[in-house]
Amino acid sequence: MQTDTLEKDRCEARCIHLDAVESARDTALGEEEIISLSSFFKTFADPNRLKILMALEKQEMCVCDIASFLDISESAVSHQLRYLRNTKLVKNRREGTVLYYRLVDEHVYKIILTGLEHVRE
Amino acid sequence: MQTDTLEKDRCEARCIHLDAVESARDTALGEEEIISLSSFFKTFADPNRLKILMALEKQEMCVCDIASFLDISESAVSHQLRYLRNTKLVKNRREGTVLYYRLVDEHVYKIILTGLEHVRE
DNA sequence: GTAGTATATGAGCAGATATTCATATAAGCG
DNA sequence: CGCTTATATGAATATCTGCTCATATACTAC
Repeated sequence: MQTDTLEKDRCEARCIHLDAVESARDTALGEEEIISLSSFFKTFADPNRLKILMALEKQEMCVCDIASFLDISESAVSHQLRYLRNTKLVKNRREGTVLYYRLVDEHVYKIILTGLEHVRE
Repeated sequence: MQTDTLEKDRCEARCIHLDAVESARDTALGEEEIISLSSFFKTFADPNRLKILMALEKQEMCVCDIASFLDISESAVSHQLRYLRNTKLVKNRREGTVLYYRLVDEHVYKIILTGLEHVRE
């Protein structure tokens, strides 16, 4: 692959602390895991998704409840719920035509609280 | 404000569980805090920012070190470092023309590890 | 002062993202 | 079966984000 050569060239030409760069490379996570991790955090990076997750910690809610709570369209809610379903953070149960959503586990909420602690200093 | 009226109208017309909606409203964080929190998580939602933060946990690094490590331009690194400076996650010290960046505190890394635990199941 | 190096920054652009709108599915009821 | 309700989904769109490129700043050495 040509990237390696280019990388090396630039490193020899420019980087000041080769030991630091190599140490960083050695201890770094694999690309795949980094993608998973950043994607995971991306879930919490949207205000509406965050509000949904925090609301579902208190009680299960159906789509139109959430739409009313967030004051956005039910379609928008449904799109976000699909996102949260795909990332395995929420699941639902059906009762007639109504789908009730809830958190998959408590772990998710713990992560939000950890972030909240930091924001509040 | 007109929003309240609209909100109420829709709620009366559509939402099924008024108690759940009101409970969610009562316990919800303020809009400002939600924005802060989601912005905070957004920091970790980008692969390159995540890599930078994890690398800086091990040792301080200058801009061109990070550029070499990530294999992206120094300008791109500088933009991301500005982002991380603005969000108070990194700081730097100057030595001549070289700026050495490091994490502001350990807390940041703890949050990353908490996320990593979840990703690894 | 000038030249060179390391980093910062603004404008512009390509790709990602969240919403809206129109339509589709799925379940209940007559 | 058709009709209604609750939700899902695809396409289009407007906004946001991260990068590139050109230029600016800050420091050092001369």
